[in-house]
Amino acid sequence: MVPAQAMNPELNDRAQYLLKTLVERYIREGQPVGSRALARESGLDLSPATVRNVMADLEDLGLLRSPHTSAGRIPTARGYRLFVDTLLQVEPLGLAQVNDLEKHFSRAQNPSTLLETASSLLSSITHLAGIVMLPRQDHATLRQVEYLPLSEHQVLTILVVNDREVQNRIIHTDRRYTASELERAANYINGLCAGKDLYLVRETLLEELKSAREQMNSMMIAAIEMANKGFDRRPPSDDFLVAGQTNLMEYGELSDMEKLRQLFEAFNQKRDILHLLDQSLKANGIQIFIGEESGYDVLDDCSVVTSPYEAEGEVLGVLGVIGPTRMAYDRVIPIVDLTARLLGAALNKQH
Amino acid sequence: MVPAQAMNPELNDRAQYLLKTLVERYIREGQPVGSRALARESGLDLSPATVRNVMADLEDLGLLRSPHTSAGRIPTARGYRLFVDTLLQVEPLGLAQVNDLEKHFSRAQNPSTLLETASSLLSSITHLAGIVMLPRQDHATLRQVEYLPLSEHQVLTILVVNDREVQNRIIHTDRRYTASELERAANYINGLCAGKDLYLVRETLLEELKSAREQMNSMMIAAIEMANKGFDRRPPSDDFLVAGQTNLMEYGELSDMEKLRQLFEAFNQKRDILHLLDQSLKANGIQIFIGEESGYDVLDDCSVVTSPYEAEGEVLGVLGVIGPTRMAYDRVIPIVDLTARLLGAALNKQH
DNA sequence: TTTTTGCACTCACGGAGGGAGAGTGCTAAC
DNA sequence: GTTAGCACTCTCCCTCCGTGAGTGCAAAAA
Repeated sequence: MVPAQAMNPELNDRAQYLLKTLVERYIREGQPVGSRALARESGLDLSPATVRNVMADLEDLGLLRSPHTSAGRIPTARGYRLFVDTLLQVEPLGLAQVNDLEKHFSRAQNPSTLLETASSLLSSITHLAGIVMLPRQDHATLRQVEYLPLSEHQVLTILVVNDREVQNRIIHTDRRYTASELERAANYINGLCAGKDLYLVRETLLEELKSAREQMNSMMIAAIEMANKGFDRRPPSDDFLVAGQTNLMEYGELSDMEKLRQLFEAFNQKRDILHLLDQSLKANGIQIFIGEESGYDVLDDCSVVTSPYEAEGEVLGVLGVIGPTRMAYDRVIPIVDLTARLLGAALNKQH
Repeated sequence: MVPAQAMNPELNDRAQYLLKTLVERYIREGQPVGSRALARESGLDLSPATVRNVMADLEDLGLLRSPHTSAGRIPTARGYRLFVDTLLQVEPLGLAQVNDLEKHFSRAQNPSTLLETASSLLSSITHLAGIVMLPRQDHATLRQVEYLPLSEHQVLTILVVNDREVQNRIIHTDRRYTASELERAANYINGLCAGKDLYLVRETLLEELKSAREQMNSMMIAAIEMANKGFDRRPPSDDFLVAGQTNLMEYGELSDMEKLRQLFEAFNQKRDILHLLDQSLKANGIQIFIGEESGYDVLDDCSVVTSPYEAEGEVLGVLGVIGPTRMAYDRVIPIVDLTARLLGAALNKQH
């Protein structure tokens, strides 16, 4: 976003280059990096002492920290942030890998296996946890509705949406409806709304309700009000898939049992993770939350890389990965990006 | 099953009593129990040396083992087995607790929330992982079927079952069917099968197919063959719910990260756990697998306590808990038992 | 024969001590 | 601005050792 120079006027090219080298090495090795090793690895013809001075500066700027007095240094969240924003060079994916991914997607039968494919691919390729938010249904196309009487005050609503998905929910009514009443209502709604997307359906029903009220047609009013309940707006997305949670158990930096437990708990609770994913919905590309940046304590030692996915020009949801802050961003970013695009394309194809 | 005396002719009352005391103490404290402590705790007027002799005998019989030379002793799987089969006195549940559980079940709206309630209650009360196998649907009552054409060779089948559950699947056909053809087929099948259970539906269809073939009615043959695919027998149960997995992270004996990872992986894979639950389907009450008894390596340090649950006299599935072998069997067993009965009753009520 | 006493022995655990290695910060020279 | 030199500070790992808990065995007591 903001170029590094503006953020840190003091940060000259050499310091940036050393920071980059340090972060890369730390991501690779997982050990604090000392001045000696950094001097050697950087390829710059500098003595460790000089490198030490630079490192001290970087520490003052809050980009590095030392775990203890005489270990090397490791990046802070801010350090990673600068690295990711301005220093990182992303490794483009090989054609073979792209083809391989595409093949997996082409095997999927229906939208929900597509989503599962996406999350399990994310996790297996990156060795992190893969997450895929379920697509919002606002712009799904209604094909057909059906109503069945259940009991005194309950009606089962079945929506066929996007040609091959079936949603059902139970709605509560103020009075009993007979099967034939419900059938007539369904015919009426189908005639009116079939082929429209759910957002439009809601609008159509509201208009229809108004005109029914003007005509004082109480039959229709009741039918529409009932139908409306079946189409009530759901929260934009209230669920997501996770794959490869257990991958996270293999990273030393997350191996504190209590912290890990809380992290897994967060996956189960879903709330916090969903909030985070929600933020990425509006972003128009890869979004990265590093460590504390997410704002959730359980994710303090984690980074989250997300990308929205879209079909027919419409953002449907978000997918991404969760892993330790020390992850191979250069590999992960293009994978998340590509997976989002492939998932979108595959959803399109199944239109 | 086999009384202890028959199994271990050498095992006199005193030895049994000491074993019981030892297991109880080990379950309570989690520390290997030494001769001194056991002598005191047993209340018997014996010196530690005598107790040592008894413990040595129990070790020879494979009921106890010592983690190392000079720790106390802990039960083996066989030790727990003897304890559970012949020594354990189950603690009956308080009325308050029963009522409390019942209240939770009465709040559930539909079968699937009932199952979730059961698994989360199991886990929260026992502090273990709660599992509930999804009910088999063989004896679910068909209410209505519906067919929608999808594409050249695909038809979407929607089954409404048990009055409030909706199942849908895509079936592949040999030719294109028009909407009106499918509607006629649905009417025909509904007239024939609505109100029957799925098992009966399959039988009815087969008979109908035979008579259609005799009449050479190719229309009907095609319709029935298509319908049949929508009712194909599913594996008896191919899924289960888990709640409170993370509880298992708090037990020291399971805290080896690699083992724990494999255990969680087994929950994800589902296959092994399902096999185990399947075995309990035929049992007619509480079933307990202790440590290696389960036959699955990942469960070596775990015990599984299960009970089938039934409604309308029909076994629908299995529920239970998974936890460390060192669990409070006296508390867990009645809880699993009661939960199974309450779940069955609640499913009955929603008939 | 069963139980107890006495005793030597084993092992895990925890703290103390010490050397090695890695790395730092600071100062003074280049 | 950069480097060399140096004292210093950590962690890590090893060893040593005392303590406490618990064992097994043999001989004495019941």
